[in-house]
Amino acid sequence: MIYSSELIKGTLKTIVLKLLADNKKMYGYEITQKVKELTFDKIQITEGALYPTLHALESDGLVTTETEYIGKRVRKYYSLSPSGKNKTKEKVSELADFMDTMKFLLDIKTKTV
Amino acid sequence: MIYSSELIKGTLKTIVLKLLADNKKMYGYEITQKVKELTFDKIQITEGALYPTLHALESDGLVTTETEYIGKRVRKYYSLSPSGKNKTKEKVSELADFMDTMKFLLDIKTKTV
DNA sequence: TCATATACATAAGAATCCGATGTATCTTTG
DNA sequence: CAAAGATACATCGGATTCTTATGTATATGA
Repeated sequence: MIYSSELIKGTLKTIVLKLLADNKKMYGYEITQKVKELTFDKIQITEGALYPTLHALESDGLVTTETEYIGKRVRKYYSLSPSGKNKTKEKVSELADFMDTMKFLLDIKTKTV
Repeated sequence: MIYSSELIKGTLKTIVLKLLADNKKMYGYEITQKVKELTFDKIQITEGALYPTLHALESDGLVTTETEYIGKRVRKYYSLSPSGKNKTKEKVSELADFMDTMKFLLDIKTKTV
């Protein structure tokens, strides 16, 4: 089972930031594979979604990049900047809070007419 | 604190379906107020988001409508159709599953280099 | 050698939500 | 009793975000 794409919307940026917080530095392709692995294939980040997101994080100053060559192939590593670390904390706690709220909404049986 | 709007994306339809499942019939304005109340103002559904969503649910055959007049003012009630009830179960369990996955992603400290 | 994996990137289009605007009625309060 | 605020519907332009497709190129395994 793969989650319907609407669910990913709005959480992708937070997922990426969190992964970078836990792994110091990662490159794009690695991120897609890591998410796939950690979620047992339930979340598959497409490249068309990931790269624009990474570029946006960079232009917002939340991540810095360094390019490496593996043989002749380029690899672009991303790391959190100091402001990126703060942003990650905010985003993660907001999402955690949101999920608690959603859980409450989904479990509730209100017949409070 | 109000959640950043990106988070709502993808969950709105499920929230609405779940509310209708728990409350038999509701009208648009009532839904916005109920969500606001149940989430202690953290989720505020705008009308510009809600009404198109309700119309989409209707044209997908997931809800049926009945119009009532309160004095001279129109009130449009929405109820789940049989297929809407099935869809609600699917959507709710998918979202619950997704939240578990996200919780796992957010809590994890992977330094599995 | 040919398919698959690795690795980057962009771009058109779809989907979804926000904010603004519009219309109208009802209720509360100074 | 007038004005403000709440109730109640609706639409629309614009922004954001993701999908799908496409493009380029190298590396690896069968």
